Amino acid sequence: MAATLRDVAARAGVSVRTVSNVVSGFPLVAPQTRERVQRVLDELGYRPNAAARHLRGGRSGLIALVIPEIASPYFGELAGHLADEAEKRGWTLLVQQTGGDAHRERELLGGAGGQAVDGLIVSPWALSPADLRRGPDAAPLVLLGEQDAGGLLDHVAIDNVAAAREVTTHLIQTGRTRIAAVGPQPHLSNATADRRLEGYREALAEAGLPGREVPVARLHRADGAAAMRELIAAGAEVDAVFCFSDQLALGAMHVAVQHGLRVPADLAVAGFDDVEDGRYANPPLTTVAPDKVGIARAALDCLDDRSPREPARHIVAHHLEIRASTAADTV
Amino acid sequence: MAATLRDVAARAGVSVRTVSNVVSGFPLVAPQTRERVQRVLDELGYRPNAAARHLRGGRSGLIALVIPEIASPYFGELAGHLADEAEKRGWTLLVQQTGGDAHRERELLGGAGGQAVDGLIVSPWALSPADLRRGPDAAPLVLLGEQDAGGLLDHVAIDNVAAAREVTTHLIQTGRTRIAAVGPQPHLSNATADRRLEGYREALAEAGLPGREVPVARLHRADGAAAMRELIAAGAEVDAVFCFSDQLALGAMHVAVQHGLRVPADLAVAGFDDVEDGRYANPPLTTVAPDKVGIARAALDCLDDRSPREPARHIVAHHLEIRASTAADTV
DNA sequence: CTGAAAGCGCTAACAC
DNA sequence: GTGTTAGCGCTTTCAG
Repeated sequence: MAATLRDVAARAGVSVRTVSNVVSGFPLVAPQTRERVQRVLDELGYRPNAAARHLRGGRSGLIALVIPEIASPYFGELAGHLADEAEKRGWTLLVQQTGGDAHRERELLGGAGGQAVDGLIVSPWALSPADLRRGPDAAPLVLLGEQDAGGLLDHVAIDNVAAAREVTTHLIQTGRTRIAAVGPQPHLSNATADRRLEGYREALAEAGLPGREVPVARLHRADGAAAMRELIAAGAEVDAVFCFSDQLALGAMHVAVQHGLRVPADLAVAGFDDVEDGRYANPPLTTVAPDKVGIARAALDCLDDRSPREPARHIVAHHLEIRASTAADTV
Repeated sequence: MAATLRDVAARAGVSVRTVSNVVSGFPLVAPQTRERVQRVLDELGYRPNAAARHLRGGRSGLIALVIPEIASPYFGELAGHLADEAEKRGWTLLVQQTGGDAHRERELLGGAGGQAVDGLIVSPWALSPADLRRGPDAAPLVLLGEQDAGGLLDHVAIDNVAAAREVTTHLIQTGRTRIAAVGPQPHLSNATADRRLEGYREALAEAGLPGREVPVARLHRADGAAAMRELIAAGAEVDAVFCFSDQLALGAMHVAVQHGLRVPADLAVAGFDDVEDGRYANPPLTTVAPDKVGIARAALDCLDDRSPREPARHIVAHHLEIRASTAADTV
């Protein structure tokens, strides 16, 4: 059996109160008592019981990460940073996958898998703003990405409009004139995709160029591959594709290369997220690099900050990472 | 405030005992009582308090996944399957990253982040078998990969020797004669890498071919890239590389292509793990595909099975996934 | 079939 | 500075 406060108290000849004081670093303990108790603590290998602490009214030490899927490289990298950052703040990260299913997203927002959590970090896919409304004593929640939640909730995102504009402008500057966008999700109220589409359109309008938009069902490599096949099959004369995720871009690039297109000579490909795969792709992928550590920190800052305040929109830095997949047309 | 059993009991005019019976599906409750209680339960939106349940002596509903890093595609995919499978069994998955640090691995084996967990799924990197010894009342633990734990612990792995032999034999059959192995970790007691090396050596010996072994520090793309640069710089005349992970292979292939080598014409590249990146790489990567869902299930089966029994070694299926990166020499 | 009550391990209000 | 104790919400033994 694991040692309890009582065991330690009995062995050290003090009361549980004193042991509790020592464990929690309460200052009013005589130095020699503290030392004696500490020795017994070590001897018995005392570990506080998280369930009891939590039951007593404290925090559970758990943060839930609610995302479509952990296997996606972007979420994997983000989860890594979140887990590191959470640990620094004494939290442990719990992973809950929604598979992008609205029903399951709703379910997990309520009670995350039966676990009482101190906070939720949610990247919704299919939920509408109305679904995101929270009860009065629900755990604090922070959204990842733009959600148009009408300012009702904290969220952390990069400036997607600006980022998309930068990518598109970059493609234009390297001499591309027929630039397709792969990634709109018109069937979902997915504000992140909407913002990226907005930036893309702005840049094209500014340059007086026509656009071509290829919607996708999900953001996987397979969807990017399908989109590229569609473009090729339709005989679309595009000389660049801007994909709303690196996964889409890698899928698209794969199909393009298989079809004998040279990237970037015949077709420039740009992505979004700066996941590691892109860096080592052949050719390496131009992409928007969000400050992922910044996102992780900002999200946890929101959960840490329990002070009553208006929900805030945290904009995290990003930059354009230019690699060979969009090198200038002229070889 | 969330509703408690007492609230429900008071409102339904019964005792907490009866409410508890209804909640936990205890059979001996009069149908009409059950119905009345259920109505109040729904009305009040009762959710059992996990901390209290756990404190009372039950399970915490938490499983810890202890891995080097969740951002690695292999662990990301595996974590996805584990999370799905865990959920089916009423568990929630907790992610704990070790960064491959022995000290941290040891720490997490003891008490996973202060949380009491019902089980641990551990992929050790730097720990020796001795470190893995468990106390009598520690949570059940299952190891991923081969660990030479001397049969002291449950572990789940594929047959790494056979798999490595198959890859190497395949390379030989496609006409390669100077096949390097990228991935041994002689400085670690990492039995998984040892087994793969063993299979590689066996296949070469059988064919009477010489080998070349390039050790690596980690299994990342960057390490594979470094290994490839080393081979090229050394003027090594290799016509194939077998990498002990897809990440290594993708890094190696990247550098090879950058250096003007044609894959597979000049150099065949094979990996291990069958992560999605490899499928969409240019060219697509030949790899060993472990049954990841099978691994997830087997690991959770071990944790589910609390019956006293000898630790078991669970071998999960794998197959060789042949793709373009190792197509025959003759074009 | 249902009620009363003990107690899981901890924190903190209240004594002294 | 330290001891005593109530009680967090739940399950479960013991009575009825």
